Amino acid sequence: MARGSNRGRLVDVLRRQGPLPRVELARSTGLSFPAISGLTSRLIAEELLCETETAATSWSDDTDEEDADGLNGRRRGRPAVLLTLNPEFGRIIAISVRMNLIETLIADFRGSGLAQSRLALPTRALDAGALCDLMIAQINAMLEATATPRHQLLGIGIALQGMVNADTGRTLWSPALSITDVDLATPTRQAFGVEVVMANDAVAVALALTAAEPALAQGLSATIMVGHGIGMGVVVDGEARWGAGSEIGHVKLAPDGPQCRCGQRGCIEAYLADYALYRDARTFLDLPPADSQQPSEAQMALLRERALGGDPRLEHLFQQAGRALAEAVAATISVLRPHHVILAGPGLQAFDMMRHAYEERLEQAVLPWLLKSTAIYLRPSESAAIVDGMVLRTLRVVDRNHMEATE
Amino acid sequence: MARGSNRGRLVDVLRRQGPLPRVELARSTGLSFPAISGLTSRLIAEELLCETETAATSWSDDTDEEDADGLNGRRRGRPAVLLTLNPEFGRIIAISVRMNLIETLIADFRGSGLAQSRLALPTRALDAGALCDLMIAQINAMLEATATPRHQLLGIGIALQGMVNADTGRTLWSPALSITDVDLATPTRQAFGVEVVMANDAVAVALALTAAEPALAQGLSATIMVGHGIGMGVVVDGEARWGAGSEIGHVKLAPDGPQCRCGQRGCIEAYLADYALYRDARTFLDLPPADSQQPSEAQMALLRERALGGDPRLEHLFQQAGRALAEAVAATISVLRPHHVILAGPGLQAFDMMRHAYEERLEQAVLPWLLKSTAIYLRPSESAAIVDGMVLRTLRVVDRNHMEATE
DNA sequence: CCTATTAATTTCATCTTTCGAACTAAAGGG
DNA sequence: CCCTTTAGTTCGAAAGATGAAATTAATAGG
Repeated sequence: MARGSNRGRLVDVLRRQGPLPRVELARSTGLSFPAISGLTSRLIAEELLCETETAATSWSDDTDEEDADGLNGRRRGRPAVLLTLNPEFGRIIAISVRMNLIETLIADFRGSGLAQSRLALPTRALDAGALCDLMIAQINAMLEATATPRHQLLGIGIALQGMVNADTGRTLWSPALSITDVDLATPTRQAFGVEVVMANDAVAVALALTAAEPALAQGLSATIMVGHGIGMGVVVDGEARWGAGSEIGHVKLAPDGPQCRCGQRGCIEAYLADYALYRDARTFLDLPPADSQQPSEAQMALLRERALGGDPRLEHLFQQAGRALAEAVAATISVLRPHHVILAGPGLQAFDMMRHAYEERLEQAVLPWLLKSTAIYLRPSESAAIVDGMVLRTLRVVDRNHMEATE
Repeated sequence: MARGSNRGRLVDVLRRQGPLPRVELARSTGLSFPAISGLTSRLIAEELLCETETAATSWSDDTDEEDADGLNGRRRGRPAVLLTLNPEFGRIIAISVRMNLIETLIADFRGSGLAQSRLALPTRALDAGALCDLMIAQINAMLEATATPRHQLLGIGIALQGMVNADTGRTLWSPALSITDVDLATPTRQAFGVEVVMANDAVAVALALTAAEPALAQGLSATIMVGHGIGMGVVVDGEARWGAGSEIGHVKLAPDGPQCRCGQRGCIEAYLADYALYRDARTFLDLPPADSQQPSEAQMALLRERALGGDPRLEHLFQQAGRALAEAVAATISVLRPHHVILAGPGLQAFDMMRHAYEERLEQAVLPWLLKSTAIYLRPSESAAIVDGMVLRTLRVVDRNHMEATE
């Protein structure tokens, strides 16, 4: 019962570090060769792992590690056999629910996407039942499209723009929905009989981005997502600590600042989120009205274009947004002291217009030595990062459950 | 190499949950009876554990756990034999370095204090060498006072008011010292040949307070310490995550606010720390000058007394401090979403004078549902909490090292 | 083409840890 | 006194990990 956790560690190493030969697995896990040999052969028999065909070449390409080892395509001795998670072991579905859009992705056990769909519809018009039915229909459509039998489905992940209770998994509030405090996981779990994982969308993006760059997967990284709202996800050593994400968008900058969606005033979000920028711009510019308080991507693009045109009022608006972003980064650094801060999301497409005020304020707002010891990255990631990250998170949970079940 | 971690888990359970019978250890660790039996008998042979004499009575007293079990002093069957960490296994020294005070505590392996000393001296006049010499002298004095032979000393913990680099253990800056970026751990480690653990003082207090109440040891708790400066320590499931603590005291409330010690303006600390309150009060009140920018406890008591006298300018000052405290709590809750927030430190002795503004601002500054789901505790702990917490942290490290060494 | 060299992986005997089942120990209750 | 209850131990058996040595598969060099 309390032993055999090495299987799990082995799978975890493979999950993080991609295809590896057994030698490398022994090094990474600290286990002996015979132990690795035994474990892998059993995992291969279970069809959880498989050996990849083209071995040495792809390894020396992928691995740009410490010492000059894989310089030449082939070294002297017996070539290593690369092991990977068997993509055929099962499949995972990730769903991203956000303003007027439900995105679904089906991925294999290795995390590669097989098919996806984007369903645009007025999400705020849905009640809890309708939303669940819609998600179930989307999942079924994905299963059908990829000819996936029901028993191959291992888990479902739902990334939600909004606030999720970390302990219960309940959805507390979402700008994309008119319903509050609902349990979206349980109906889905009952419909398919598999694990359903809930997470905040910023957490999902944080996972996708940190997994994409090995440097970011080490230490504490905070990913601030700027878009319809302002979210943050914390990843420690490649693992999402709090599935619930952080509400940094609702840190207050001024007690009597602009109105925020949350009902309070002066939140960072009320300066920086796209709905706030668009709303404020419309008070002095002729712009088409936004659908249900939410400007579309095209509308935001139009706004940026106008700002580039040199309207001083718009420039001022984006400078204020830059200051708000700096405050968000400052609060994150001061409270968390992360090794890495990643700025992500569609809102960063306007970063050049915010940059000056952002940099100026950041220097005032963070202790210089603390700022110096924090690396800040700009990753204006595409929207698929949400479902990608959610696939990763769901796979981790599925891995863990499977290891516990098999003991 | 990769096995035998169960010894460690067993010791950890005993460290957290005090004296327990073997049955309970089996339940807590998930191991079988024979496994526990074997492990404990070996640990007893190593003198790391010991059986306590008075068994059943003290257990049913200490354990107010789930179901009605230990209601009556003695139950039916064979009485349980309680196991504890053997206090004689070795000793630990914890040192707290803060403004004009070096406090030292020597504790046994169970964490009970045996002797302590408080050395008042102008710490800012010390250079790195003098400080290390002083600490070494204090340690030697403690060893002598308790007749502790050198080989009995297992570890040393140094809690420092100020900023510590989590990765290297170097002291970056401390208000108590005029030196910056020094390594205090290595000279001490070399002098005694044992592990030296560095931590921020707020982290130490956080550990002491969360260990004292079982409810706080679960989930994520953030301890905000208000005193000479504003610090914060994060404890996750009873374990200090970042030894370095958080710099929440330097989150900015106003770009052109009052001058802070750190060189910047408008930090939370510049409104709330006792040096800031005293400094501002002296601009309109006749108060004795503070030693090296640091008011003494007596001076702060005098300040509070005057404020109670009804001076409206002083009242206003404390109300502003209350608002700053609310902003600190708000930022902590928004960024971390902790289960518990603990307010601690000598600065809270004036909490009643801050309360009104604090509560008012807190409601404006945090999302109502988030505030509702966070428990906030007031713990104006005495100064000994720093060394107490540092003993706990050092013991954890010593435990872990010992388990790895013994394998 | 053959053989030495190199490196990855497996085989084998051994050791440690853990577990299930049966057993002993110490109390209370009838 | 014997039964019941609860705590803890003893004893093979089984699982899991290890080091040393063997095996395998490739390259380099003659």
